[in-house]
Amino acid sequence: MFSKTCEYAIKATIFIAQQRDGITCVGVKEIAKGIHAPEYFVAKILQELSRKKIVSSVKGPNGGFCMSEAQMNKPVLDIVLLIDGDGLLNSCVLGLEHCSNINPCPMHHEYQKIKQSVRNMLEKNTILDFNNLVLAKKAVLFMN
Amino acid sequence: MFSKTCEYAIKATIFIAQQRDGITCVGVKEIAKGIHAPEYFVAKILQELSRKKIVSSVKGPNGGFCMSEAQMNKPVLDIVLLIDGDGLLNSCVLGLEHCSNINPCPMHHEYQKIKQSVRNMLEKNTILDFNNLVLAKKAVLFMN
DNA sequence: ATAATAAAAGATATTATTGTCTTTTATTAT
DNA sequence: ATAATAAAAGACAATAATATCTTTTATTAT
Ligand code: SF4
Ligand code: SF4
Repeated sequence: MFSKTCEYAIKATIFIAQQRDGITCVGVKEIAKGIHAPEYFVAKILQELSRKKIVSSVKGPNGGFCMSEAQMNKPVLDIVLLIDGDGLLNSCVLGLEHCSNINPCPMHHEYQKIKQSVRNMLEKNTILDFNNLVLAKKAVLFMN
Repeated sequence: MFSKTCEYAIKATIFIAQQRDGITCVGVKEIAKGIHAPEYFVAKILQELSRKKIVSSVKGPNGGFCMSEAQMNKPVLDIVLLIDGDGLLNSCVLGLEHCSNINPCPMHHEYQKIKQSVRNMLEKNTILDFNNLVLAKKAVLFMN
């Protein structure tokens, strides 16, 4: 479904969102541990997310990554689009060059609904929404 | 969603199913052209599908690949499970080590429904079903 | 000012996926 | 029997995804 990169990106932002004040920073090392992902790899991903203003970053002592209210309230779709592109939402399940209702692939009608509900899920749920589940201990970001 | 290998596998079987008699063989070259996929690659895939009895193969002149009634009537899920494994159906969207209702990932509840409808689509639709759409010119296997 | 800190940037390594080519084996028509 | 055909098998190549390491730059506490 998602690339590893994208999975880590989603989990990292959900993790960062635990600092609700929008000011307190959390470092890569801590993030990587908190989501059970390779440190240097998430560092790279966070760089990208920072460039694209999905998260904010601060260098130096007490630095790290943080998110503003506005950033937390973005739909998870934003991250997916940024990292994996719109393939999941707009390209053919069977890899046809373009999607079209006129000449669709055999799975078209069956798949349309699924594609719609994936879009819906990613659009209506914000990073904060998912973080709320974690804070309420109704969900986890890693397993032992 | 699916790997390229799996996409080709699905399209190849749908293409082979066009020979409805279950006897007439169609060669790799023709299949590859019919689904716009790299010839040697689909050859490899068909080898695997043949080993696992998803299709039948005949060597020598007039040889190639064919499918019996029983084979055509298998759900597309069989191919997906064979090629991509059960990851799509059974593993966590966010890559948690195991899926569990007790300690789910934050997207669990949202994703469960989608996973279910993917399974449903792949279970209830047979290769023949999709091929019928192609024969009826309601769907295509490639584009120009 | 200086040293410590932590991200940014760049380079490199590893692995998995995708794609191609060559040789071998089985089948069939002649 | 023989030659032609086509898949099976094995080896190889190219690319993309994932992961790691090193150097540089910005920030801050001292
Ligand atoms: S299913 Fe239809 S919409 Fe979906 S991908 Fe294939 S052609 Fe495109
Ligand atoms: S969502 Fe739930 S079921 Fe789906 S994957 Fe994550 S933990 Fe597993």
